[in-house]
Amino acid sequence: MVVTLDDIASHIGVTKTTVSLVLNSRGGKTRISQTTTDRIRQAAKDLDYRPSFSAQALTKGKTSSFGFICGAIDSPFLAEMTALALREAKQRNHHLLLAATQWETKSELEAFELLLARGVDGIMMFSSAITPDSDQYRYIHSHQFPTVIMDQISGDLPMIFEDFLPGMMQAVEHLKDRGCRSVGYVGHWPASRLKFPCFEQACKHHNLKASSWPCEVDPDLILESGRAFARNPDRPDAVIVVSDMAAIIFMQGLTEEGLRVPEDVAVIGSDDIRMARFMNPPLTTIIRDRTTMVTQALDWLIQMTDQKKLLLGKECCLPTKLVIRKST
Amino acid sequence: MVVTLDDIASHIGVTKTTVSLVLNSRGGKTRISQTTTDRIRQAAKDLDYRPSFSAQALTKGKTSSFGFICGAIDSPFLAEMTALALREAKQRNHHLLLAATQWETKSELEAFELLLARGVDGIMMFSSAITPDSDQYRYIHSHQFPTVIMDQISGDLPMIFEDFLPGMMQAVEHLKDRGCRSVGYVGHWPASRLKFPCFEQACKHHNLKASSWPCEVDPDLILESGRAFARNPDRPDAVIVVSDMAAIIFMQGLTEEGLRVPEDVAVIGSDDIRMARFMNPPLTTIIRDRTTMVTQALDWLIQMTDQKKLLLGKECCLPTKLVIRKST
DNA sequence: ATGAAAGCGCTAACAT
DNA sequence: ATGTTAGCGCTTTCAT
Repeated sequence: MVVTLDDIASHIGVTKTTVSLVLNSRGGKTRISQTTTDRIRQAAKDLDYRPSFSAQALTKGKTSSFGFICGAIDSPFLAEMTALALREAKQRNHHLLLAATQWETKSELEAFELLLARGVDGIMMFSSAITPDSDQYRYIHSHQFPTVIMDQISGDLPMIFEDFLPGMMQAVEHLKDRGCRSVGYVGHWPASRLKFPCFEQACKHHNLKASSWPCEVDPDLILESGRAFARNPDRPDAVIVVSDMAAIIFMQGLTEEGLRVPEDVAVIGSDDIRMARFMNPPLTTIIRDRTTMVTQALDWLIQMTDQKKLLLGKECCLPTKLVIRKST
Repeated sequence: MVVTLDDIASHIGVTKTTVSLVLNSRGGKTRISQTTTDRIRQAAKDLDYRPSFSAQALTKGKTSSFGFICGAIDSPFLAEMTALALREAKQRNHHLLLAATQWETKSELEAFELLLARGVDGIMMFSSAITPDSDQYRYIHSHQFPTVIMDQISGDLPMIFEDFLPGMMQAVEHLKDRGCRSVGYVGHWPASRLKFPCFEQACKHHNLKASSWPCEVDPDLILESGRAFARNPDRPDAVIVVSDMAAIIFMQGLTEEGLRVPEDVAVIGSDDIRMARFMNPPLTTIIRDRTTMVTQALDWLIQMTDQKKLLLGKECCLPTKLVIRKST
């Protein structure tokens, strides 16, 4: 049924060693004669030989696959991130095993364990669930298990995150130029952990009145926040929202209450998801460098796998910037 | 470094068989004495034993993972589908290996090969790339390799798709009720293969003038189609669009040309992506039963894996229906 | 230029 | 109730 190295070997009268040698040397020169090489190649094709992944993984001691843990791959930003990661991983001859966790610490740790059990060679995770007092943290260190923390701060593990200050600075300055007097921050945690402080700092720097409008992750609740915001007479004349998706929903809340964007309230999102340009109105937003985030993570992962050693304390901080469209 | 069955066996003076027996019987009764069982369980915990995935896969002859091939996981509909599939697969103790193919036949077939090489136990694919004359088709049959075709028609392989007729019927009837005189279909191929004929049939049945407005997949081109449509004096007063995403962008094109939705043109999408409700205006759309699609596919895959036999000629056709919001 | 043999970590049929 | 033994399919020294 399933063709093995031995089948090929006995088919042409050599041993599986020889076959393995030939089939593993991609084009390069071998100790095996050209004649034998050709016959083996041909036989492999004729018999439709396919190496057993499990067997190779067992002998090689690795699976050439990484785990990718995030809160939800059906949010536009993470979906785009995931698509990118999938593509980049493939390009590096690796597979990605995905795990979505609904942003719950417990399930983030479970996902880590699950992926480990699946034999991944490393993990990149959008989560700060792995604290220094967790079993997983100890495991990572004692086994030097390749791990990269994305978009979060998490002990001394290799981290890739973003500096939202430049983006926020530009955003606030832009709002000021547009004549705004005060600006609100709309967002939920933990997604705002890195963004909110930059927002505050930017407002202070530009001398604009800052306020905070906490919301939930649930779309319906964000919509409700938008409406409530619209009804509030003390509302600022501009908002910066934690994500584009939330900004879009928030805008809809404003619209439903009869407000116009940007005339009544200017709205700025964050992420620059693909559809932001096609919204009504097109959304001004803070751009993040997804590509570098992903490629850097993969490259570190591969490097750590090769060296069998963690890049402890390593950090990569990416800049952000504003792109102006019609919502401001 | 890495703890094996032998380690824990020698640790407490038994053989790895005993250990394996104990560790594999999840709670159930074994032939092993309670005392030994307890000691083994304890030792496994103490030594932080983790079974080797590769070794288990090799002996068991399967990896408990399925491949999931689709055009792009960063389109909202497929992202939601993927998230769902990930969750449902996990619930069935399986992993999903994803592959995105940009809707290119060549890369769809490559993805199939790649996943095969990764040792998946079966594949579900949103593609009709596997034609009866392809190598993959032969492989599937000769190895009885579990495969399910999603959302497409493809020979005698097990297929799950949708009947868009009820949804289209309701959509057209609804437009007629709203006073529309003629309705256009906006969409690209192959996504329209199942939808367009139903659209035509529904228009004929309800005696509404039907027209076709082909577009591309690229968002910018869809936007342009929307604008061109708006400028065309002969345009119908309603459109049904191939997907919600396309509908949203198309609407934006109309808006940019000064048209109002639904007053000037009524717009109906398809998929009911999560954000459809939060658009401006909220999008009327044709609902599809993603959950059943995914669970049915997984259940078939598991069944085929167990029985080592394809469910040839099996088909599952799911109904669709209209949900009315503000864009009509 | 090729082969023999050991072993990766685990499962399972067959002893004892 | 526990152990022996033989693989699963492949890679990799170490011979020949």
